[in-house]
Amino acid sequence: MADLSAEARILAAIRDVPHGAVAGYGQIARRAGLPGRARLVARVLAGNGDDTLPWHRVLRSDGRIAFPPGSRGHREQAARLRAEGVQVTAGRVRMPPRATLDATLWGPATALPRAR
DNA sequence: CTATTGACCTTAG
DNA sequence: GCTAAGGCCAATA
Repeated sequence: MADLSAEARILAAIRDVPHGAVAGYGQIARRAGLPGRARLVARVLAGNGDDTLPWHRVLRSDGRIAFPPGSRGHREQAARLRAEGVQVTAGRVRMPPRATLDATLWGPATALPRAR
């Protein structure tokens, strides 16, 4: 499986995000087997071009939208998230109280069983 | 080769 | 709660 390029693994990780859930760039990167490559994830999304890819479920570590407020991508992402049942307020996603969040997000009600 | 930039992250004030 | 600074990695000029 290591033959797949980083981009392919990142896309796969994003596609693995369940409906109504959100994930952070750093977390996606880690899940893709690329710790510390959060920026690479952003770069891939910037040039994705795949509509079947739930890129709108990828947010920053603060649960905030990566796009600047008022921007087109920002509004679109917020709208898409709301359409999936995710509460978005002031450009940020309603997230449960937790530590750095990066290890928490995901599942709207239950956390995925996974190794740290 | 060095410098700049980017849908980032973390720690500190 | 928000702002500022440092760090990290990859692509591009």
